[in-house]
Amino acid sequence: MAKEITPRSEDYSQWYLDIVHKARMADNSPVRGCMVIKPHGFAIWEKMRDALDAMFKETGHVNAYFPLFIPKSFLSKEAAHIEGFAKECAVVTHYRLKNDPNGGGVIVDPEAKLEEELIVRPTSETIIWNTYRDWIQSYRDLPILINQWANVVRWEMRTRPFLRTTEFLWQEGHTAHASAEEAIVETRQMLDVYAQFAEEFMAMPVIKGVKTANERFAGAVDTYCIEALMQDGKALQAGTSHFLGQNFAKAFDVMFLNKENQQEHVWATSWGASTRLVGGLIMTHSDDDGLVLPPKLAPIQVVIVPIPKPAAELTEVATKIAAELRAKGISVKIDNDEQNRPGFKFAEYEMIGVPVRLGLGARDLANNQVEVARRDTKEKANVSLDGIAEHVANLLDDMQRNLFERAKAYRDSHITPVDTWEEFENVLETKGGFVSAHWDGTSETELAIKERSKATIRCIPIDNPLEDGACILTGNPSTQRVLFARAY
RNA sequence: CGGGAUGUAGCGCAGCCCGGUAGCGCACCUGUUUUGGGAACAGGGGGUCCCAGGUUCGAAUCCUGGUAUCCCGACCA
Repeated sequence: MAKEITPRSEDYSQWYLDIVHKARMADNSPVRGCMVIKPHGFAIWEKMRDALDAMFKETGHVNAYFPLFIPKSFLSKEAAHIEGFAKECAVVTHYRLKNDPNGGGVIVDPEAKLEEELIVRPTSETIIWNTYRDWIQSYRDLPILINQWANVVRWEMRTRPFLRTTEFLWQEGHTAHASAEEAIVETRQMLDVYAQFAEEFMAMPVIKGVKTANERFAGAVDTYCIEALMQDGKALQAGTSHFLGQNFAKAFDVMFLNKENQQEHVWATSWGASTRLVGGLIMTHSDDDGLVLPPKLAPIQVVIVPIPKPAAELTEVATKIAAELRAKGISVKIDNDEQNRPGFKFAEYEMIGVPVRLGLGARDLANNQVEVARRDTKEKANVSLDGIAEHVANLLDDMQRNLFERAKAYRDSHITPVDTWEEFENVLETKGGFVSAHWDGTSETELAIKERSKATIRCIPIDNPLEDGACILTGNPSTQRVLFARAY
């Protein structure tokens, strides 16, 4: 075994890192906290990006691009916003290097100090709202429905590939509206888009909810989120959608003349999802043999491996099968490499998460069949070459469904209602997952619970049923259960 | 920024205690035989031993000072 993956049961964190490296998703970079996204990892991100982008377009959004650098002064205009991001901003102070006169290589040229320092965007609300001010005069200019695909930088203390990196790729939508109601509808619509994407494409079940004040985006009135559950019982915030109220419009003085001829501040939303989703995808489905990808996001959906090695007649049949599959919109690779043996190839394609493998040898040709191996269950079956494309298409659909159902069954069995503090701690320690418990609604209590248990309130689910109860920590009256979990 | 650990070939490590001119596995290159679940054999290439100083005839090894990374905490998508 040339490429062993640490089993999940032994060390989940190491398992995750092994998958990232051995499935050729990403490499470390010379800069702490940054990563090189390799072609296979990037191809998965591209599939996600394309699917999300199409959904954004369908809901009326257009793409634009705003600059990487933001004047430092912009960030200080919205009080909560600066509070939230100040501690993790990269700052550009100079614009030139020069050779060290003492021979120490290049140094920052002290002569080239910027008058106003620039912030590398941690998010783009400020630069965008500074721009929107010039774009908006009347209600006729609204709504503005813009998204951008970009990189952002947040100087995190501790990082992990995809899940939390110093620089990451994401999309950020920034919309401007003439009324609070319309902005709230937009916020909720985009939350639905994220949830639909997560479940239909990533096969990752999510819970839609609202964040508490502590967990809210800096500068938002309300933050909505989708929360997913990873195999180790920790929660992952997989997308957020914010109702920003008039906070940024006020900070950047963005007014519009409404139908009644009165000046009013513009209502705003922002929403984002990042390369963190790739990490979530890994931790939702993959196993000790490597990456497991839902067919809809797999860069290669089917690989055909000639056995024992490529031969003219095998290649001929493989090419014919590939053509039939491609006609159905399925992406196929024929592995005609003669250097590696079939066993090596089997392991390799399992490692990188190719959903379906077709093994084709002389024995199969004689029987007019092919060996079909599915990645999710690792089952193998001999299938007739007649109607093989139909069979594989159905199999891919079945796998997409199966991965979702499997993840959902795990998630559903890991939402545990508890009514005492002892149970609460016990479930977090032994079982993990979401804990559904009463909370008195105060930030003080939430922080005290976090302090003692390391669990945070992931969200208050949308359409959460009301139920009288007593707070898990303080015993104070509560009107509903909320979802706690330890989180990434 | 506190506590702990580690820097030796692309990756993973041994050697360090007890100083003598660097080794193992994987990967890589060449060749032969192989090939239905990670092939075998033979040959080969590859090193500022983290950096800088010091001790010494001689330093990967001992001493001093830096530095980087990782893990555990405080903070976060």
